[in-house]
Amino acid sequence: MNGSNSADPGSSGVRRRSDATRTAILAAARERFAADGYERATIRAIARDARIDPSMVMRYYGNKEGLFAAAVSVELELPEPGSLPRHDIGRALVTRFLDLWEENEVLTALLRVGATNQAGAERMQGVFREQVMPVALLACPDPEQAPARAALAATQLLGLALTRYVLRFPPTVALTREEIVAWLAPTVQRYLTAPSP
Amino acid sequence: MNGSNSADPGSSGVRRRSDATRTAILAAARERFAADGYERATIRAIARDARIDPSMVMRYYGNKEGLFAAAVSVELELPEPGSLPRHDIGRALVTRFLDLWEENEVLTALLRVGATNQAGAERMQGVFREQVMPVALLACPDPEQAPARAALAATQLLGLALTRYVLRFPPTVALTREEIVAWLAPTVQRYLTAPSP
DNA sequence: AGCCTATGCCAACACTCGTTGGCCAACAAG
DNA sequence: CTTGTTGGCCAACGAGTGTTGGCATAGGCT
Repeated sequence: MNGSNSADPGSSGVRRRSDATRTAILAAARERFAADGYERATIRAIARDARIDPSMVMRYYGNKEGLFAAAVSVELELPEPGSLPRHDIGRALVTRFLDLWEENEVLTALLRVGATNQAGAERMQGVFREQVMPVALLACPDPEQAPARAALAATQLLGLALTRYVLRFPPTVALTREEIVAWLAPTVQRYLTAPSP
Repeated sequence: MNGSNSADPGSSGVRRRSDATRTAILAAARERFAADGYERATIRAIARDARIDPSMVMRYYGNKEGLFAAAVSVELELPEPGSLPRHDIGRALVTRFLDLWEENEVLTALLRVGATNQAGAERMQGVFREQVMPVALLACPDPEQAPARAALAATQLLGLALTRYVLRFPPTVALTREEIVAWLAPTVQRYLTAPSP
């Protein structure tokens, strides 16, 4: 029925005249999903932001789910535990996470959607399983404990993101980057490498 | 226009014939808000769960916002830092939070709604300010640092709730209550009472 | 040039939502 | 009993949603 194409302008070699429109749609979608969550981010509003007709969104991304899938793709690019001193992994992870949350709004969108949308939650689980777990597997002493230790680190890092970038608790927003690193790095370090209590 | 009444059956002395209906509505609302968030928890679905007509919800609670306000009221009843040894406050807080999240779904509803709804986020800020901050004020050495320290403790506790009760990361769900307390209590304790790093 | 596909907009469909007003039965007060 | 009030349902409104199909047009091809 729709014989055209998939998504992701710029990754494949094909150049299309509509690439500008496609990226505009994705950018607007990311913004809206990050600001409003899944339900309140309407296709009409996204199209309005991108200055095109709502039907274009459907043509290029199939439906709302497809748009979300195309708009939110996460590459954490976490530091490799092998490439730095064992006792610095906590600090490295915290700083990397702060960078990630502040360099664009993809993670905010993912968290806002994940909180109320089943598909969004599953996508977050996927990111955790395939991008956070491997780091724990390399960093922690006993590989069998890796899932639990990765889970603990995730509670701390996602809790920071939740209160700072989503709920926007004033005292959490007021923390400086240095304060956050100084307080949280030892926690994450302990969750990953300290002996079980 | 509506000369009848406000909310909350059982608190005031007035007995109304409709009290059973009112509590049924609130129970159904809590369930739906906890499971679906604000937008997808429709008044029609809540009314169906409570086996009454949607218009009754409007009559008793005015509108959807009013229903949410009536359905979600939080009393954390956190332990008083003065009433136990200084080094046990972390453990006491973590166990209390676990109890709270498991005894009913109000907190899940509040978090799910807060993640996508401005009013919900503000309500969470209110709970934090009026019920968590005071504990930090009594527990931490320098009162001036209380907001920051309460904020840090909140990142850890809400991060646990988010990954365990909302996103349901399997490794976080798999943690036993004892493991959680053993790992998190020292963290919260440190955030509240340890000297600044 | 002429053709054909890709790009875009418009108008509409079918549906769901929150919300309203009117109507009827059950109860309470006189 | 009569009267007024309360509790409940039904039907509908207006707005907004995701989604669809058709129609114009602009580019790139031969």
